[in-house]
Amino acid sequence: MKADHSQVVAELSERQLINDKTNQVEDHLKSPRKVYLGFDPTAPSLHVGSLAPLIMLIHFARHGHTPVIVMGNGTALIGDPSGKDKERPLLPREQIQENAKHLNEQIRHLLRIAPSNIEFYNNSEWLEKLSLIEFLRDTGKHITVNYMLAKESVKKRLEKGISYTEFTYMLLQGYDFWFLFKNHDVTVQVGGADQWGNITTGIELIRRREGKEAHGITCPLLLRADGTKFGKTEQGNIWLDPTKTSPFRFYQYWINVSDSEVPMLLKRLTLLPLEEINRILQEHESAPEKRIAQKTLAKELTIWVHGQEEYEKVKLASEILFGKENLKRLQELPEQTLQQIIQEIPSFKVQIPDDGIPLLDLLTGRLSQSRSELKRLIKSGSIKINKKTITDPKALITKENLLSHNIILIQKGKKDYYVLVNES
RNA sequence: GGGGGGAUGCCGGAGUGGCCAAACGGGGUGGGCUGUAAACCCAUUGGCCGAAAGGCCUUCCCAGGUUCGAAUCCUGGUCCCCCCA
Repeated sequence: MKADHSQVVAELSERQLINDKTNQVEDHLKSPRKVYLGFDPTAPSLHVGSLAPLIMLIHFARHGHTPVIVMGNGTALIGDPSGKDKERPLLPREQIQENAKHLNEQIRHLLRIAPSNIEFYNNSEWLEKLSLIEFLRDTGKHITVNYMLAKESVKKRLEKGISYTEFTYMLLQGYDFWFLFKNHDVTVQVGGADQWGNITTGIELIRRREGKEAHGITCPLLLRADGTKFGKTEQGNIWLDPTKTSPFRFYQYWINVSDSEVPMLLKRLTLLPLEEINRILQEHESAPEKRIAQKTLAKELTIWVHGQEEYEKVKLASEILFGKENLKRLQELPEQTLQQIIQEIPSFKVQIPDDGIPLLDLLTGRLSQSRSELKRLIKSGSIKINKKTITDPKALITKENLLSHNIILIQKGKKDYYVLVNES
């Protein structure tokens, strides 16, 4: 633990993790503080976009501050307009509670690497009890509508429309901050860049009600070179929940990050010392085809999110599937290892008849529902059976094609692997 | 309250009676080059059959109608936008 607790700001800055910060936050952080990060349980899992604020919190912990997590069951009932271009439907209470349960577990797991105690709260504790009259007199009175209208999250919605409910959101989050300040000595709030308006509202509220200073820091949203959000693919978000995004796919997502994005991601999302990151980047540049930077990134993140054991498995699976003599190695793998690999990639149970089955029929309903599409894929040479391209949709697949362990390895394109397990 | 415009495939956006499963762009997918990168090039992108030529089925907000034939015309409905008051 570092002696100078305010060094965290310099470190975050060097790692490009600061989008906005309040003035004099460094001075404030010279003493150990409580730093809070909030999550609204609007989805059953976090996705990769939440990693940046979390790692920011971990940096704070490493510099001797105390992380505070607030689960926003109360605010999730209202809906945050930040970053949304239209009104959201209200979520049912049960769903919010269910989501919160999952997020809580996930966050505790991710924060296991933070070297300090962590405090957990749920804002439904205080928001549900809050009476409207009390709220309007003690909170609403301090913030002018003019101030609220000037916020980006509201301004963007003035054209399209924003309900009174969502308009009030920032005051609720501001109230959270005030409540935590008043009752739990929390003086700093962190979050993604889209939270800046909500954070400053809280700071303003604390200033008005208590006459005291509070602070905030936001990190930039993770964006790709083309301006789209990180972790969004055509197949959907990259989630942190292994049942929603398999560890294999998670690992592969980072392995496939482009060279231009790797330095930023290593700095922002891993805890590796900057000197080491620079060393890795140098090494990467001298032999980019080895993809050392991507491998490091994927390793660090997979271990963080899914654990060491899972990392070993997906790494092995990746090496075997993408390596050179993969088929031979695959054949020689011990049963247990093979089972581990199969777990990581999509697999289907099949029953291959004695007289075989045409390739097209074998794939229909598994790789795709559309026979036309599969036919196109086969004919264009994108389907490989046990690493061998087959271009005839009618080619018979028989038990002869089974590798050891009764499996057939199917490849669609260069990166999509599937395993068929024969059960006869 | 008055006047006008619009709703097309994943998205944007052409098409105003047959040549339209619908131009063009983006995105996706596949291939090439490479490093499981970027950029670039090519192909493909409603479903089904077919080796192919091609055929069949379901699509242009919804419901009816006119016509040999409709995304395109008519009637009714729903939703959206703009201007004036």
